Amino acid sequence: MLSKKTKYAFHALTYLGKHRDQKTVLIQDISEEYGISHKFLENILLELKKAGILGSKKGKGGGYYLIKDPKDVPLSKVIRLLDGPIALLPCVSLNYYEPCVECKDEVKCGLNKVMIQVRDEMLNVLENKTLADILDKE
Amino acid sequence: MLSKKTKYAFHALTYLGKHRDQKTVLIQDISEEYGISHKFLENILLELKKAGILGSKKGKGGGYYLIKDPKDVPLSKVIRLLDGPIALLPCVSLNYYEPCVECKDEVKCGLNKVMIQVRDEMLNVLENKTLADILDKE
DNA sequence: TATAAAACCTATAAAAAAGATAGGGTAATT
DNA sequence: AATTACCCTATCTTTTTTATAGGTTTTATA
Repeated sequence: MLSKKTKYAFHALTYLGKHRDQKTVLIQDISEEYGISHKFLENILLELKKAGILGSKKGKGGGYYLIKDPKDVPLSKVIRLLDGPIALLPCVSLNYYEPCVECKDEVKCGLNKVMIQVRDEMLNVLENKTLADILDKE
Repeated sequence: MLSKKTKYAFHALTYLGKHRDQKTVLIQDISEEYGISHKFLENILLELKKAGILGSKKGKGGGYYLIKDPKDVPLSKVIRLLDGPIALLPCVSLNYYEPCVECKDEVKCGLNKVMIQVRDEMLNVLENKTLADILDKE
């Protein structure tokens, strides 16, 4: 399951996507819309900004706005950013690889082989579905 | 990512699958092979037994053994048993459904719609890959 | 230029979940 | 009868997640 952080990130991105006509959106608008703590959401939006998905403007009249085209924001990117690895095991993660301590030889591990296949099929979905798909269905 | 519990379950099932020629396998054999705490593994094997995947025999000469054909043990079954939902959001889980508290109307939620698609594609993989696939690669 | 509004930053606390351990009870086999 | 190993429950520890707190910087505008 996704963490709340990631789920909230998707909600926020959806909200920002739906309000691309206006220059900026306040954290508070989003936090009220979904009943998310202002401060908690703040951290999430900051991460999305650092990742280059959102832009922001400080001061009065400021707020956040989407700088990427929704079709260029794959689900995989948001999940990796807030939740970490998409792979089901550390030993098959592309971005967060770690060997399994209990595994003597990864090359001979059948679980490893199968999980690589699972990872690739999951990635195929999560890299091709984007924020645009979410917005299309709203 | 899968929990250690689920990963250990897959290891144990693999071990049992590889030793189907012998009547029973001791918990200790598995825990030593993978360096898993005996007691921790005990709980895992118990759950697998309750789920009808393993059988056991008490007393001297006892132990665990696989009662299902490996090709009839899909990854999804093991994951659901030890880790819970496969879906990325509670509101799209088939086996562990819960509404999202922040969601006013699930029917109008684009995130919900997309995550249903993601779930179906993930399930397609996890229900078709089985213990047999792991054993084949060992 | 003062003020208010808003994002930005860092640290920490609280809660929940995962991981691990303990100790015994019960049943079956030799 | 003793041994062996499954079975069960409870508790403790650690890690992760979730949430909060308090201050700093930037910007618009009156």
